[in-house]
Amino acid sequence: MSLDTELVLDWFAETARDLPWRRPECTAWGVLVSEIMLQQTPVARVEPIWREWLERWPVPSAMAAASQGEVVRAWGKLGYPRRALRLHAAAAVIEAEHDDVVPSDVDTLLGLPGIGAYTARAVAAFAYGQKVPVVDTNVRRVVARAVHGAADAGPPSTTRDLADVDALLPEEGAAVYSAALMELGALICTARAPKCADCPVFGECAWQIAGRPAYAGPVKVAQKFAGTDRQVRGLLLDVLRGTSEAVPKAKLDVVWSDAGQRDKCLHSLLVDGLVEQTAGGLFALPGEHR
DNA sequence: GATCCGTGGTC
DNA sequence: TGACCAAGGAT
Repeated sequence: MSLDTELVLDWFAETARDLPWRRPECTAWGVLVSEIMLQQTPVARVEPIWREWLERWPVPSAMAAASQGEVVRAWGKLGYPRRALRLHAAAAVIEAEHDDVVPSDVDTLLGLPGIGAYTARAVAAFAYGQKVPVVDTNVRRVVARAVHGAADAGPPSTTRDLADVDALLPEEGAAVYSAALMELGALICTARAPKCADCPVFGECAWQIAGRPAYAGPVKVAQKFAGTDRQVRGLLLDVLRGTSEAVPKAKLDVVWSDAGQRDKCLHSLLVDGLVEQTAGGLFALPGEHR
């Protein structure tokens, strides 16, 4: 089974969103920044921040010269702020070891902090035009439906997923094809209510042909948020993001009533390097009050 | 492989 | 309205 390359590419050419990191003038660094920001964060929230970042830090060495705190603050509320720290660290490695040029080799990219199986191949494909399988949640869902006839993708398995998608890639235009599969999953073959009537591969979709069977895989466990450490860490960090001053612990204590959980979360933020304690015992974003 | 890690929009 | 979802990675 395969997905008709022409149908997918033609649809993409007509329908694709004009996102700044897809423009020909966008650098590999711009692509890398976009891929990190887009991990688990929707396009609409990423775009304005991405524009700020590329203007402020147009090359890796520019970001490496900034403090960690500046980067965490500029990350704003994109979520999962450890990504900002890891991107900052990756920028330093790229400056020091790669002549300020984002590597094009997948294995080299995989060695950089914050870059995993998806991001490494996304950069290789979208920034350097390489024919490598780019597998994100969208692609997994599109392939599950159109190729395997399942309502949704089962649990991820990097090895299997990569081989799966690799078999679909055309010899020419593989990178654009990968972008097209992602766009198809983002705009048409969506998780909740897929717009099958608008789908370019409706006629060859294995899921349609099979009569749209219900999802048969293992039940996915929903992640909670309210009351978790994730929420508390977010609240604590938001206090520090909102001020340029180092603050006493009392300023942090007001965000959560459970002192045990609060302290545990503050400690974990310190361990992660997202928060620093000054010589005077105050708390601040890292690198701004030493 | 399961769990943890933010945040806000949607139906 | 609350559960689900969004271009994952690290451990």
